[in-house]
Amino acid sequence: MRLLLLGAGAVVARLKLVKMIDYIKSLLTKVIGSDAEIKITFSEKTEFGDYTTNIAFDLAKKTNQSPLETANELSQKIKEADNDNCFSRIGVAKPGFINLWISPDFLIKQLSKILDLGPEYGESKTSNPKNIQIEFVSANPTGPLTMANGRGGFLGSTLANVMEKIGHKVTREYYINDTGHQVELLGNSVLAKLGLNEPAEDHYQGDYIQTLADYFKNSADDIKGTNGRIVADYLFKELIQPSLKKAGLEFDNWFSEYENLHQKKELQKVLELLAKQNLIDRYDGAQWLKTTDIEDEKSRVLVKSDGQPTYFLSDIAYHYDKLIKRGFDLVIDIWGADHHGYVARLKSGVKAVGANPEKLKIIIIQLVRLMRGEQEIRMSKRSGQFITMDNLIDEVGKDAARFFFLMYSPDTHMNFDLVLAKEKSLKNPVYYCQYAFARANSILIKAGSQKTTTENIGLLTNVNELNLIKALIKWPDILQQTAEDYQVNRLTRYALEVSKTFHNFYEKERVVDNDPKITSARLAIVLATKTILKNIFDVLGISAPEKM
RNA sequence: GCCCUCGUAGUUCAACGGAUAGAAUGCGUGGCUUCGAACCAUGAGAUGGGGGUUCGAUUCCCUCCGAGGGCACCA
Repeated sequence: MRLLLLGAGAVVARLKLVKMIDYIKSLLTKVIGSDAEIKITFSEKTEFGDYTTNIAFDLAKKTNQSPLETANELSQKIKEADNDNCFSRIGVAKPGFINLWISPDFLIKQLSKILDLGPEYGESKTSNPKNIQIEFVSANPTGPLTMANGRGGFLGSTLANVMEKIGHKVTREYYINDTGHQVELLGNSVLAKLGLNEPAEDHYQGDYIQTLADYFKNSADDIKGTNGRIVADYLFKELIQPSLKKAGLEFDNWFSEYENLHQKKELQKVLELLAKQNLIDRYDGAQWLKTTDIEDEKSRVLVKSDGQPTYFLSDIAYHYDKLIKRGFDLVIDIWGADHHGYVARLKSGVKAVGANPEKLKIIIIQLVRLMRGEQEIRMSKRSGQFITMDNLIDEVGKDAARFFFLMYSPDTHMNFDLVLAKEKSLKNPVYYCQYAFARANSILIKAGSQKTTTENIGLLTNVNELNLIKALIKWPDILQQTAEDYQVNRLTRYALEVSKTFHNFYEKERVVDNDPKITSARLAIVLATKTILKNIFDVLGISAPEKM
């Protein structure tokens, strides 16, 4: 433990890299040469070390050696190149895996780094910072947010947090469809409720229509004059925005279709742009985009024969605004699976106006199936049959709702059972994680005057202590990986892993009322655990309760 | 009919083409006079069927079966 004697702080300050995988990669790159693509993964089992690489399989192909031979040679070279004593053991296993064990000294340096950086631990500066726009929720202002809006919403807000941590600039945006047929329909629904209009079958039916009718009972002319927009504006401010806030969904920009596209004549500009390139067909009294030349299967209507623009045209104009006018490097849209067929259409539209479709990433979220026991409930805004976001949050709480939805990959056709909702909330793993946080906090309070310093952390040598540190230092890599593949569900799994490792540590190693030096060393890990959990919770948008 | 997504323990979900397929929950067993038992330890339990690609397939390809969602001058 010479590190301890030298004083850990001084050594750590010079250690630049905190991402273990990057660090190991750079080490291997020196050994192998830069052209090889090196993959490092967390080992699945302790007997396979802490980190694993299968690089020997790739290299063996080129040299015609057996992977095992190559792995043996490589592991020797890695040993020689490991000047910082990062590894305490390098092993070669059966077919040709190279398993790496991080040395206690190195782990302790990393632990010290966590304590130094606190809330900033995990943040990094990507070498290629981008100006990213993430658009999510964007539900029509024609009714309350439904529970199903939560899935994409939680994903978008968490992904935005991740991107920021990695060093990108992020704009969180909500696109408000505050004009068009649906909005007019909303206005008509309210007028019908007031008896000023014939009720129609496709009118919105929810209870909120009555509330709107009460509010607008003296403003019927304004509703007509704005084609219902005045109702949509009111509904958005009074119903949707508070729900978003309650669910922890925050936005940097609210993009009004009417104000930003229609009033500013952006639709016409886009039409002119397309006409210039001879991409518009006119027949049957309508204007069509010749998307067949691009990526779509058939032409699509831009302007209907009655002269009304389609939403397709608005969406092209909107993405023209994002990609060309505002010039984002990357635009991420989060859509429900019911819009899947629209992807090729929009991409070809984007291409038609001269933007790079590669810069538009559309994440498709599978729909949430709402169950009441065995029975499926079909949700529909028009019929008024739905569970609102507010219902969900009121029932299970913001933290449980966010964690629950964030646990699943977007590809999963998840079921949400109302009967089990309450029960689920009690069984929700979020409490397991928050309990770990509260427990860590409680220990620190119990320790009272005993200051947590890094002075004695060199004494941390047993397996429970080291395993906990190993779990904690994954955080920067977890963020990095999530920023690259958008698999936000990784974060909840990681929160569970850290919590579990901490609970295990707690059961086996007493912290307070021990030898003072051991106590202070262990308090340092407890504080580090609390720090990491807080950092994860912040990204997930859930609270970190000091007590439960 | 065509296109997209999914099929993994009883249930809800994981697993860059990698090792003995992981969790949670439920079920069985054991653990509170000590820092929070909302916890820990431990046991049983799964890749829809059939082909193929290769050192290696839950993952890629083909096919069959099953579930969800799209295929409008709707949004």
